[in-house]
Amino acid sequence: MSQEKIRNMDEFAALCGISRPTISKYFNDPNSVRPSTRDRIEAALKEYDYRPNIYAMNQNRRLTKNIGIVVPYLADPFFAEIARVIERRCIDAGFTPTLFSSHGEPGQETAILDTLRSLRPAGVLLAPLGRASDRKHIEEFCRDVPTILFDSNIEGVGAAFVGSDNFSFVSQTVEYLSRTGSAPCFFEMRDPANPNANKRRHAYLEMMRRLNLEPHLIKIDGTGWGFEEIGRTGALKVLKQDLLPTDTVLCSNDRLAIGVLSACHELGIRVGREEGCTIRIASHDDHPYSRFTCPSLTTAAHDYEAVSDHAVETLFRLIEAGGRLETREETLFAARLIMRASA
Amino acid sequence: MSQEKIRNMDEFAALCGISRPTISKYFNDPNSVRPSTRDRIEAALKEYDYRPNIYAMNQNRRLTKNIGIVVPYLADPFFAEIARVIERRCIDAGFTPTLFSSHGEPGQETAILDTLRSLRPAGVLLAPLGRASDRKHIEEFCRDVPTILFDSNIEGVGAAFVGSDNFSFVSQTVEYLSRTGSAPCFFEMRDPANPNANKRRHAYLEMMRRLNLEPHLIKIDGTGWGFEEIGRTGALKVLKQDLLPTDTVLCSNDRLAIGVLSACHELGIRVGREEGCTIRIASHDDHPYSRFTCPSLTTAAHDYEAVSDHAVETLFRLIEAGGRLETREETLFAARLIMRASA
DNA sequence: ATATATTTTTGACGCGCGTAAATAAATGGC
DNA sequence: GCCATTTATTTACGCGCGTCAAAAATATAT
Repeated sequence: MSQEKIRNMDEFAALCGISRPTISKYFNDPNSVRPSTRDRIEAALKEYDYRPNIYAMNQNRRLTKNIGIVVPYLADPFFAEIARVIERRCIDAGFTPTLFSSHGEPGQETAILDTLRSLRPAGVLLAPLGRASDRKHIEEFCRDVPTILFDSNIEGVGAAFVGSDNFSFVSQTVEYLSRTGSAPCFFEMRDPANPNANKRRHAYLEMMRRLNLEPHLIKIDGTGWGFEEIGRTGALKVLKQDLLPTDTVLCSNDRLAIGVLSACHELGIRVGREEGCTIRIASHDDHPYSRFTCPSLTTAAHDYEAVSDHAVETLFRLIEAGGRLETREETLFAARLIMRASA
Repeated sequence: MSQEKIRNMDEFAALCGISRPTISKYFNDPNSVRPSTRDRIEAALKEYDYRPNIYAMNQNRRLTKNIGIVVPYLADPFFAEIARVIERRCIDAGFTPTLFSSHGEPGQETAILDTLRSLRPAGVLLAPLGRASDRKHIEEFCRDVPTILFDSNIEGVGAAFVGSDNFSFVSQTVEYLSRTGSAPCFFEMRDPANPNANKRRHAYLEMMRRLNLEPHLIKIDGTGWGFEEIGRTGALKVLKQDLLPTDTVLCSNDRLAIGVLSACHELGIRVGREEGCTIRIASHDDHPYSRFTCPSLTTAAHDYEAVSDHAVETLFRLIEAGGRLETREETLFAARLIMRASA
């Protein structure tokens, strides 16, 4: 590696003995230049370690290679994991993804979208906060920037939605639980921030109706994204007052369930389907930690890979199509029941 | 809000009735223009919703307002949380932070640094992978870009290091455990990826020497960043073979401890300091989930706020000083013992 | 060898803004 | 109302690269 620092493409082109426009062409698509030319450029690249200035590149390109990824809450390992997979897919496809977290705050979400505008991304993968989102602001953003929604849908907004089929989650857990023991009650937040929660409640009610069982909704108080703590305090209250209508609790999501497990432990209530256990707990999402809870959590798993892959692929199609799809697509992936010790 | 789309600063300046250089000055520092001028600009800003093109701005500025934040593993809520705090501080100071995760892979880490170069950041906050990091590559990067290391130190690399005082963590847990029960053994990975782990082991040995107690190291196999699973399988092995020298286990970090708790539960071993419990488990970090484990985890907590604040403040000083500090500073913050149910 | 298709080079322009120097205008104190 | 000071404007140039059209060079087919 030579010591000399190359300042710009002109200097690099001169060192290659190739014209600058050809170098420019190479960087936009190495396969667009003749193999012999490509070899000469790549040899020089090893020698001098030059990289074109991103800002100058993106300024003039009609379309950047940027992709924005927005998740509602990165401190939730579920979103951290799905963001990781999506990031990798984008990099492999030659894009430069940038990851943002709304940190559970609608203000942050709109601020991120504003920032994203000036990044001039080719496309955006957005998992909205949900109910708290500023719908109008997101709608406006989607009009200007090709955007795929994932995880949490906003009807009619964005070019497509990719997520999980909430009915598939709940139908499997309800069916399993009521087949192997008493029918579950449904444990959830009173005002869930995420629209998936509402869909899961409806799915629960529908499933109980089909099975001819009496539904029980347990709605607990709490706001924000500290679901474990909300689940814990809510469960403590319910359990202490002995308000549980059945010995089987189906939580809306794993993070709530982690809180419920914690409350049960505090109160000395044994959870599981073994002998000596007085309560069964199950849930949805297959959160990365749910296999390490005590007891390990029976849950319905997202098809992470399928959701990530399909969201990214749809975005690429959208970008290639110039930012518009004929119709707004909605794709839902089925869940997989994961039987562990808690139910 | 008017409908007309403004294409560039010239158009916006014309609509304001103010010259473009003055507008440019305003965007670089709103306080650098006369209040009456500022008001006119801001009135027009509301009217027309113009934002300068980031790429054109950064291209010519000697110093961008970009800050890079790199953490080793974003799916770990510990890093997600610290990244969140740091991000906020940067935004409040008028910078544009960009968050990257090395995803536990050295290749990713070097790739991120390469990407960061072309972002021309004013400064970078880097939490290296640790032992697996490509030291030379990071060193070279730090020569070109003002960088503060945090969480995990690499001797002599970067302008400063900000982290937690591992001795403070371990001395408190060891002191507490041996005062309230039998002395702890130390549970850790055989080849820890993170240098903090080594410091913690040394601190344990030193503390046991001072207290005149016999140390026991339990080294378990496993590589990568799936610490919970590594802790779980390691603990299962140790517990099944009854290799535990004491009834008190001090884990190197909370994620390992979560795995150990999981193993204990599987084997029907009751953990805690209550009657009927046969083992105590404590740990270090105060991982966001450690209060929801069953039982809740006694641990030593990082001073998240102090570490984040000091890291960011040091970076700002570094940037203002033109990228060089007189001497390489190393700042360590003490831990706080959090007594919960597990020990 | 010649004609045709493909690739590269040349030269030129523009992107949107930073920045510097010189000039003009506004402000503030007396 | 005058002068010194601060602030704004004008003018001009440059950043590093994308992109286009026309000309030149090269590769491929006949």
